[in-house]
Amino acid sequence: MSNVRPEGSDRPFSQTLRRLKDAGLRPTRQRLALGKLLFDAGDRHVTAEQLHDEAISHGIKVSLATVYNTLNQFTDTGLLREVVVSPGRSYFDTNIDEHHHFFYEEDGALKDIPRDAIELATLPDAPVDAEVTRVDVIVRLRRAGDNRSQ
Amino acid sequence: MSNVRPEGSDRPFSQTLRRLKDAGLRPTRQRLALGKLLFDAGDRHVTAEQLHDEAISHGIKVSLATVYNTLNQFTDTGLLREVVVSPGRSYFDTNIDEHHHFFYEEDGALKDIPRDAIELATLPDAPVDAEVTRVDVIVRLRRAGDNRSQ
DNA sequence: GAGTAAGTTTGGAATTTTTCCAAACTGTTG
DNA sequence: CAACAGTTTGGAAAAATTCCAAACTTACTC
Repeated sequence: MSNVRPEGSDRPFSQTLRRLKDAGLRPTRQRLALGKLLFDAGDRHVTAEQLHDEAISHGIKVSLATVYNTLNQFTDTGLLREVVVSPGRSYFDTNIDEHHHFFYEEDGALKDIPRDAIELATLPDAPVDAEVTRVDVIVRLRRAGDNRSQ
Repeated sequence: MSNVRPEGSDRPFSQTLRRLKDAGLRPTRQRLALGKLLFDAGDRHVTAEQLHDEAISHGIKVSLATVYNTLNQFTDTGLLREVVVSPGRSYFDTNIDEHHHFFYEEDGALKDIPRDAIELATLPDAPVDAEVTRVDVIVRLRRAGDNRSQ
């Protein structure tokens, strides 16, 4: 993070604009705004609902349907990564490098684990008819002193 | 699995009965029937909907609500383990030993990976305020020759 | 820059999965 | 077998996500 041109200053959308171009997505007003929220703040884990609330509270006029569309398109084009840890809720991760996650079961919080902090010494061979697309390690946590069963 | 009394023969519910007793759950007709479907067939991964369909087609009269209740109670009491791999769908695994999963992204199929087939050489320290409850490794697969993005 | 085709956005309805609820029912205990 | 607690049930409700057709933007062309 020792860039000459700091993010989010005079050229507020240049970073997102480039990403959208590279992904072959039209830089519309809502995609630029959502992309800015997502990518200008470092590594983030958001749900559609959260991002929508955030956009609204920033005065960005965007529907929830568009937030869903956008998150899915960003995921399909590799700008985001979907993390599945909790039934009935999808998280989208702005960190698309290989890495893993801590998951706090009580409140659903996610925390990145850097790639190097987990070393998989042995991996099973993929079944003959398939190839591995990704290996996810999820370390589930309970806050100390919290004894609830779920 | 070298038992003298084979499963599912003359004493059809004895295995499930014992499990329910140990878990402190009343052996009701529907819990016995669902338990039998779940536990008499070796390692299984089912959704609530699947198990309900299966029960109905076996002539067991049980509501979907009860299937959900039962799966959740079995999970809470450690008879089952919930596996989260796919947004908007919960799988329940009859194998409660430490192990991991292959996940076929196309059709949502799950396959056990035995505990020893994956060796985690390095694990990050849990954050100071929390303790690890479980480490899940999910190896996501795409069937060879299948080039769909999702 | 105006015209146009293709791509996007939108609100609302629809879908899917899961939970909730109050009434009816069943298992257990004495 | 009475009585209480625990279970089951169908239907309604909730929560997350997708679908849809109409309105709106963007990118292209001249």
